[in-house]
Amino acid sequence: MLHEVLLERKDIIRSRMSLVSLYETEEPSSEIEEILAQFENPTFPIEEVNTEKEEEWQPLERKYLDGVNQIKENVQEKTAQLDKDLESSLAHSDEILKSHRDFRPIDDRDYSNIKLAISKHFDQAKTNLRADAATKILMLRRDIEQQGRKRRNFDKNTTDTLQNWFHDHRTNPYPSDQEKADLAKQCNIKISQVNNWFGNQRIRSKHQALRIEEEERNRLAALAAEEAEAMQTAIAEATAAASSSLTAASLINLPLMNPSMQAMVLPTVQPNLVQPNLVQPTLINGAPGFLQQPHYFPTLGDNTNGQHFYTDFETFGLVQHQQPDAEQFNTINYLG
DNA sequence: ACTCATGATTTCCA
DNA sequence: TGGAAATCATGAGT
Repeated sequence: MLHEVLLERKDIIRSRMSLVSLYETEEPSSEIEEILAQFENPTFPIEEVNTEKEEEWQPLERKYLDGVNQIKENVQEKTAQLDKDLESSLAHSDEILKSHRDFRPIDDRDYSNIKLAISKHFDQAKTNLRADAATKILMLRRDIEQQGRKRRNFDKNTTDTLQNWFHDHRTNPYPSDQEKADLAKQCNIKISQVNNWFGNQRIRSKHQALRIEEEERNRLAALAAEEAEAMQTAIAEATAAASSSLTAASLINLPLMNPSMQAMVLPTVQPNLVQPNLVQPTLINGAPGFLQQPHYFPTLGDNTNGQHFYTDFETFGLVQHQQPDAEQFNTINYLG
């Protein structure tokens, strides 16, 4: 984890500020001085601070200012120390040269050469000190930025790159460490962000697949229900039609069925008490007459109960699954 | 203002 | 420790 962070920081520094090369140069760099201008005029690394609630940013801003100040004091302290050391080194070199006068001739060139060499050495030390401070400031700014930044969506290039990789490896969308590093570099995001993205992407594409599957199931279920309802309607209509076309006389000769079934679908034909001269329904086979249930039972002929069953699967488009044998049918509770 | 997308964080597990 | 899953918080479109 720490390693990852360091790697990322190194990348940032290299790509954004090319600080690494600054270390290699012998000369004081204007870039370093630019960064160290923060000492005199610290600028908070987050722009939103001006447009949003002050309280929200204050602690973070305080942290940044304190951090910069600490770096500044450290530089000043060490610079002062270097200056003191320079003085004493120069004084010491004077002493040495003077002592050398006893062995060899010493002229002004000797003095200026050694002073130049010593000064150069201390200048380099100071340059390194300032480069070091500049690095610390950049890191501080990055930390602050990290802590204060609200979530930003990745740009299109980034999401495209990640998306392409994901799609190309959709059978096994698990990038290796090396591939994660490559993607991070390519997308200019952190390795941890690559990890987040793939974590999110994997779980979310999985959920999406499940959702689509479920929607398909629901669609088919709805379709089946719709068909069932249409069938019910057709049955009801056909029943009504059959009922209205039947004459009272024809009712008499209709075969009998289970009375409770009749109650469910059609009213029992009762003797007409108001107009007793009308033909009264009679008893057939000793049972009260009633209209035949829609024909969704198979023909069994005489079912041994003296009742006759009709078939009319074709009428309602029903599929006859199986032909129950008489014994089975007699024991079926077909209403319930 | 609502709602969904999306990046980040947290929690749990092998 | 890496990944799955749940959850949080913000971005962005309406």
